[in-house]
Amino acid sequence: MISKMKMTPLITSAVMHFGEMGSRWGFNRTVGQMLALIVLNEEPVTAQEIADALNISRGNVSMGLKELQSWRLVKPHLVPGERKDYFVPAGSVWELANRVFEERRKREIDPTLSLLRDLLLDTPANSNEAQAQQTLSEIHDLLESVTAWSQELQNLGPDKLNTLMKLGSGVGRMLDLKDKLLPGKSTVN
Amino acid sequence: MISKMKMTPLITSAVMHFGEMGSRWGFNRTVGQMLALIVLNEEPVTAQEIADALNISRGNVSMGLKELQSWRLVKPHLVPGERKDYFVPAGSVWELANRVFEERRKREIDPTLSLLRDLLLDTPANSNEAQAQQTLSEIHDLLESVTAWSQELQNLGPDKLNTLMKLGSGVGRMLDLKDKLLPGKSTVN
DNA sequence: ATAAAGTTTCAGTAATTTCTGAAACTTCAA
DNA sequence: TTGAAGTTTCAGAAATTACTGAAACTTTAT
Repeated sequence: MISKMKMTPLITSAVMHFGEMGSRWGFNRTVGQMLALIVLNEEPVTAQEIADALNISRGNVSMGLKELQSWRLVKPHLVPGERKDYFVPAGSVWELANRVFEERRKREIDPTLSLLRDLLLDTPANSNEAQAQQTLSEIHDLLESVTAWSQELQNLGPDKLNTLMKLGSGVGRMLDLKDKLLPGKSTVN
Repeated sequence: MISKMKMTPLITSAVMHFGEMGSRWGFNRTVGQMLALIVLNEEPVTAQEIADALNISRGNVSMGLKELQSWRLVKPHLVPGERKDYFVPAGSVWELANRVFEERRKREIDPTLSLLRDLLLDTPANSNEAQAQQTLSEIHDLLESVTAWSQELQNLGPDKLNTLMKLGSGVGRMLDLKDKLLPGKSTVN
């Protein structure tokens, strides 16, 4: 049976673009295309439909789905009387974006933080190395702040985070007022 | 003349690691190594020293330096009586991190925003497409918010941004108080 | 138990990305 | 104006990453 999926020009452009961007976002072309396809289809799609629509091998689709699941971007959708697996997005657009962000932080920052912690334990062998260690420690502190903050933002939840983002330049004004409002919290490092 | 540069084990580990992470951060292995080398050396380094220290071809170094300059992460350092170019970091660790962030936003978000704007101008051909367009518009709005916000954060400047990051869970409390403080700003979307 | 309908794995191949090295170019001192 | 000391460019080679397709595997209906 031929795929039910409709690849209109609009959807095709979007899928192709997500493919192009895929590698910049942390996955490869076909994985990006697959994600777009699943997200843009209201109905759940099967692996075979994806292979047909994108003209790629069944094996490739299987690996791509595995990866998308490891990123928690798509999930299987069990259909009662059916044998095959259907796939759907693993949440709202907002949730998916969050997962990508979080997953990338894990892959891009955590390993470096861990290495830096180790390197900072060594005793510098000479002044050159002492200076390098100083720089590494600045990098470490920066990455640690970013990590802690991103955690903090996650904890806020979608609604508050949205409020914060929509605040715009109000953020600056709020910070000016902050000391009066939360006197218990010191600002100094 | 042999390179003056000292590749101690500590610096070597850091350089190697930055090489490994390079591709995840948006550039390739040798470019990542070069960046680390330049950032971790207090003295300015020459292209030839980089080639020697990393054991890569002179041509590769030239291209890598060009890329690092296009990211505004390193800059030439003119030494009066000298013919050759020396290179130094183009700012503090904080500034460099900002530039990487900003540059990546440009490469990873802007092209998609631009495509989405175009796609949203089309009239949907059927209900399926209308639904897809709805999703695309959610993605568009999200990316636009992120872009605007990142701009906002840049405008805050290093000190306020640091204050904000160090605020931790205080951010949540501040948002609770927000309406009383800035009554002019509506929260509704 | 069997076989039909589906999925996963993985060795080999294809495509892409990165790197080399030699030639072309630039700059400056004599 | 020549040549020495340096840089850049880019075609092809090497390395890496992604994809295919066939075989192995799983699940379920009969």
